[in-house]
Amino acid sequence: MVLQHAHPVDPDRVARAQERGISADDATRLSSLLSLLSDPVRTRILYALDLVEELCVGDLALALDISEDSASYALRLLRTAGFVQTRRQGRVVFYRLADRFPEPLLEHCLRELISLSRVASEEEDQS
Amino acid sequence: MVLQHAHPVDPDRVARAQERGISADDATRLSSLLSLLSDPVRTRILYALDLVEELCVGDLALALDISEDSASYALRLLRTAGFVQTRRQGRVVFYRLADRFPEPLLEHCLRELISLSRVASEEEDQS
DNA sequence: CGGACATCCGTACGGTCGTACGGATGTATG
DNA sequence: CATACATCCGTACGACCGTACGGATGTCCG
Repeated sequence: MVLQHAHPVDPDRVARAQERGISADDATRLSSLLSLLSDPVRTRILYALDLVEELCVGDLALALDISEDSASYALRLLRTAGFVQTRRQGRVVFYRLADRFPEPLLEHCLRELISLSRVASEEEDQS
Repeated sequence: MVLQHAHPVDPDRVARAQERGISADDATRLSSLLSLLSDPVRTRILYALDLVEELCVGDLALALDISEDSASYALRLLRTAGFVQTRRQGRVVFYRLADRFPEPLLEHCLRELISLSRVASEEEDQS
């Protein structure tokens, strides 16, 4: 009985993938980061803040046509993650992108991925 | 009664955010795209396939120490989205990154975001 | 042709996430 | 000090996603 396929079909590649692949920990961390961007409300908020520097919760809800609850909840997560900073002026809280964090990289990702997602949806339409 | 804050606190910025902001449709499309990357199994699979060109389901499960069910399910989603291609050889199905699709960009995002997520977790540890 | 095998598929379950609602906090106005 | 207001928070509900299990499909071997 000649086994055409043993347990590892390609042991060499399996070994390489094990060695240089992403660890489960890193992958989990990366996933939580990407999860924060995988929400329409949050991406629109980040994009809007990138455009106009700073906005308060109510204006943000107005500009994006979402409920204030929704905006507040999204901002809470973004704030906890360190993506946005706050500035109080009276009873109003203004949000802006955090200085220390991913502005340039995430902007590139956002901008490029938007056009990419458009291309992807067009290809789906064709097929 | 002088209103300190009317409904739009900063009408100019609200208008700009409305005009140039991301539409709800684009944001939804972008979110579905990012959702595909927001899973540890899927990112590790994409990364592994980028490393070693192609792998079959069983070897992939072996290399990443996950169940074959998990690998198969992840590959199904990636295949539906057009991220990976398949090649049959006998009873074995080999998967590789799709030619027509986001290899360069997603690789950059993946690589850079991995180190970024490490930095982020270190900052969390400090605080 | 029959058994073994790699992979896929349908279903059901548990956990997680976003939303909506009510109330709480703190601030400015008169 | 009392009212109005912007925002936050805790809770509960509904929807979606990933996993696990059983079975189906197609392929190779003898």
